[in-house]
Amino acid sequence: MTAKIKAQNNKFFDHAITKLKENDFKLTKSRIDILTTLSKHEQALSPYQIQDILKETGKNYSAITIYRVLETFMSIDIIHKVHSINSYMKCVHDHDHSHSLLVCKSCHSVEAIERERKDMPQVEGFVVKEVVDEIVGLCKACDIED
Amino acid sequence: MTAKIKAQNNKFFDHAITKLKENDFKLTKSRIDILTTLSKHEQALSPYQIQDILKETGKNYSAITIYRVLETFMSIDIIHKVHSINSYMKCVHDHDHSHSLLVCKSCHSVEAIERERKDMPQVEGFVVKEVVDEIVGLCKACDIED
DNA sequence: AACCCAAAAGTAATAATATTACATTAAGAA
DNA sequence: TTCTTAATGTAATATTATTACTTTTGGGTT
Repeated sequence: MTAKIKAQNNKFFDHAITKLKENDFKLTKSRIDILTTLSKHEQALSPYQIQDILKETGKNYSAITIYRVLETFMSIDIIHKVHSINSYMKCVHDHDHSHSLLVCKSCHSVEAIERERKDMPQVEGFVVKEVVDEIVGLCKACDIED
Repeated sequence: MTAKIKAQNNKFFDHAITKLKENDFKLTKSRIDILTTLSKHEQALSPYQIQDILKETGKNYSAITIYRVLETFMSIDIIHKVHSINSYMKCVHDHDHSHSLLVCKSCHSVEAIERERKDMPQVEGFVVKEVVDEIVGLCKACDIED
């Protein structure tokens, strides 16, 4: 039985589905549910947070499944890891590294901001795999309640 | 008995001792041993790596002690966390954020490099606590053996 | 629609990392 | 040398991550 994926009129979600298909990844329940969860949040979520969120709506996935799905999503660049808080978030911008991430260490909200560009690192003998550019602090809401 | 701390003719070590004294932290065996370990490495080390390294020379510290000491060191800015690999390393440069860290994800070597400066983030309503600027990849040695 | 099978998810055990509460020890001032 | 409390140890437990193997399922094919 072929799953029917509802178009969500959501740029991230729809793009992610396209990318999964392009890369011959199956559109499984877990992948769809995790995509949906990520698409609804402006916070970065840890694997166990995703598991808990889905559990609340009666969808139970093992932790290892969540880890594997996130790894798959990472491999096709539809999510990124927010290293400073060990969590994952949907990609909403192109990967051109002109932006930084504003990461609230209290509520884990993440916002991409434009910022004067740094030169692309071209270091002799160093193979660049990823550029991490995060500004960690407190968002307005969390600073007040602090 | 007051511990006698041997001056190590090591800029990082000596500066760290000064900072600990300035902030009324006691110069305990664990702190000295962990400082010495960090000072000897150009790699970022995880708490359990530090524990293992010290164990090899017959010095046994509980994990919780390592965690607490690292937290103390962080609080007075003599070490920093390398978020992309969840490890800690001595600070060797001033905290002026003009540099980026070259982080080898294979051997965990860390090198600070000068890089065209980005503007300091001044975001309305966001309290900046830390700027994470890491370039993750493979150093020359690890790229070859890969 | 039924079949097939490799990819994906589940199960279960365990490893690795991190934290809590409370008892004991030791740094360093007096 | 004594004394105080900061610091460490102990022990239990929580959290996060991974491994090996079994079962299920997405989706192409018939």
